[in-house]
Amino acid sequence: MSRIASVLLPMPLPEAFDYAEPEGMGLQLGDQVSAPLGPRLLRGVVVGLREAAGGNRPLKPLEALLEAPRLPPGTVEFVQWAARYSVDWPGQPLAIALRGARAPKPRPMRIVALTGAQPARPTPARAKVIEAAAQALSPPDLVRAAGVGAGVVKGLIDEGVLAVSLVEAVASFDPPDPARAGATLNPSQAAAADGLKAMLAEGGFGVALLDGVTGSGKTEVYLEAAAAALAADVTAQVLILLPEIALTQAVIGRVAERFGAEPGEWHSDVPPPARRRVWEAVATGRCRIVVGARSALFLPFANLKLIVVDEEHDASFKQEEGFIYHARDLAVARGKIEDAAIVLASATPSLESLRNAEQGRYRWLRLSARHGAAQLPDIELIDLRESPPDPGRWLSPALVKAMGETFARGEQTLLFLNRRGYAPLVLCKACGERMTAPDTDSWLVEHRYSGRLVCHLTGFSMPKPKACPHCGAHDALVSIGPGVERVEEEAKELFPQARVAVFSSDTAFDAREGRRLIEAMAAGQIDILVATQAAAKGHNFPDLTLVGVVDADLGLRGGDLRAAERTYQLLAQATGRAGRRDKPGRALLQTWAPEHAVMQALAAQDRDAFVEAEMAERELAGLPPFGRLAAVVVSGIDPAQLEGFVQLMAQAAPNSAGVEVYGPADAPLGLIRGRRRKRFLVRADKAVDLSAYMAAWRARVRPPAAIRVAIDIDPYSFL
DNA sequence: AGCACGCCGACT
DNA sequence: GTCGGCGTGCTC
Repeated sequence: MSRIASVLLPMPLPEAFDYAEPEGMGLQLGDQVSAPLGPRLLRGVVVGLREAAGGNRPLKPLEALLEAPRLPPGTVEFVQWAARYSVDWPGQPLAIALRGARAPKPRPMRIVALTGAQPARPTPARAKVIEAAAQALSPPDLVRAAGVGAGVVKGLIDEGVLAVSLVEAVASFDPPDPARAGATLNPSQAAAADGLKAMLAEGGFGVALLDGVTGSGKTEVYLEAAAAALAADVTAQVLILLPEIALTQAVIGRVAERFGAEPGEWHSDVPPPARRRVWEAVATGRCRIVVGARSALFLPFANLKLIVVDEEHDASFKQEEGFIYHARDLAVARGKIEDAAIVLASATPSLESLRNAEQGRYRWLRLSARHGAAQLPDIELIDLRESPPDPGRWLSPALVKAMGETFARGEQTLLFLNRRGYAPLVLCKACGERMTAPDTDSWLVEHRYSGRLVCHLTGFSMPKPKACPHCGAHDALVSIGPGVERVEEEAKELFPQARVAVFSSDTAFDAREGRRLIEAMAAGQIDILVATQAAAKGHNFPDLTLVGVVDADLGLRGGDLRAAERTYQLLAQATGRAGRRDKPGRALLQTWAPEHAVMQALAAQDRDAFVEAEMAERELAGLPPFGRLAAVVVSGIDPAQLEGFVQLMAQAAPNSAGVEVYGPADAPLGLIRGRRRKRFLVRADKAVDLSAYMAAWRARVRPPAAIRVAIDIDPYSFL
């Protein structure tokens, strides 16, 4: 009796494809196989096995069973669940899950070993090498171990005393030792750690919100939870998710220190061979701790017991391109599938998580005391209507005065502005033309460092033209609004003796350069740092005593559902930077709307007041966390065809209780890369299965090939 | 995603 | 007459 294997392929196909299992292949669920698709062979995963019933259409046989770790059942289930939740093809999340399996193998390592032959001319240096060569080392390592010149080893190899051989690089991950001494916890930390350990001791799925102000020591607390999980089960695995690659190094260091073993590192900057090594070690259970960015959630964990989502409020957890998902939400789902515990950690938890904690669905562990008794900074609002900057300037007299005093004391200032580049808009004062990217409505941002105009949406860039491309007028292009580069210029003019630097993804585009700037700031080699949000997280600057937020209103504009929340979080993080040790810090927020509830709550340092006000507004409108949202972006080249299809879609929207469909409207950026975009917004009651609704809607229409339909469940960006 | 199949313009 | 443009559709 022969069998049929259902195989999921990492392709945008609607379902798993059936293949005949060749005689004697002995397939099991989760096996990686090579499957023919049209003229090609693809790596796929077996997700179903059944006996062949007679009379079916002939199926192609599978090409081969691949020699690679099997995907554990939880990973297969998670991939399928994620596709259904996100209303996308299962091949999309599968492609993410197989990213490490498809990476090239690490190159074999060169190892030198003694052959037994004696050197013709024994020397002291040669004796040291022969002694050190008792261990299997690579040639450079042997040189280092013996403390001799490279020529000595080379000479012994040439003479035949040492032989070089190639060995497969094994995925060796030292087992973590949870019994090593952890950090000394203060009473508040100890109570929170006990709460997490109690959840782990109960076993199974559970979620805890670890809620503590900046500097309260959340990392030490969740590392104790990790220790408890690792100690309870010698095969248990722990995943620590971070919102940004830049933060992984610091946490890897903390993990290595706590457990005496390097964790696996997983994010897009990890080179493919290293990725393959981590992937296989995770699948086989040899790697027990992973520190990574959101895609680490799709790793093939053999026995996942704990997921920590650090900075859980961070919008970077939302993947906006390709397969659209929110890593925090999917982490909770994966925890449910794997029967694992989840810890969500933040100084400014998302309203979604706070609501779950308030309702008792999550354990709520609050860390109160600040570690090391640092004081919270004073927060003051600067009313820009009363104390406006000079024309063409962005720093108000009140902020400049505070910066001067800080500099005079030899202390540091951090200026925040969440806008990259020099100016967000360049326009022609002769004809009023705004510089935009070709086929796009978005403004070109001026970058003075590179002398170019850059589209932050499409990546398009061009040299700044001498004359207006529209009317040809010379010297008529003016830069409108501030970016970090422009604020840096202003700070340098105001304080010529000060050391001023900029931190943004343009100036610190790789992790090393970013770390160098952060270290320089920490060492007091920078007096004034102008930064985008990138520097707001996880760093410790002891001499920083003044934080200035150049445009605190930035996030409050523009009708974005989460704007107030984001502003609040950014400001709480940013002001949390000031005065970390014994020096009192100050935070000055420049605002045009000091009476706004967010500004008032911030100035009063009253998180509960902010949360209460914002929750009330959301509840009234039925918005998250009291309701659910989905967005549909429909794009096409031909405006008439797009308009026709969008009308068809509007009519096809299923009528369902507790669901409202708004649109079609022009998407906020109506034109990107030559494609016109229209958008629907769907609001649903909490109890509605929004994924099912969206899937049903999509199934009712068949878009022409030239039209693309993208569904975004729980959208964050409204662009 | 590839890759083939299919109907309309400028060429050896 | 044909080579080839990329719009449309299929892959178990």
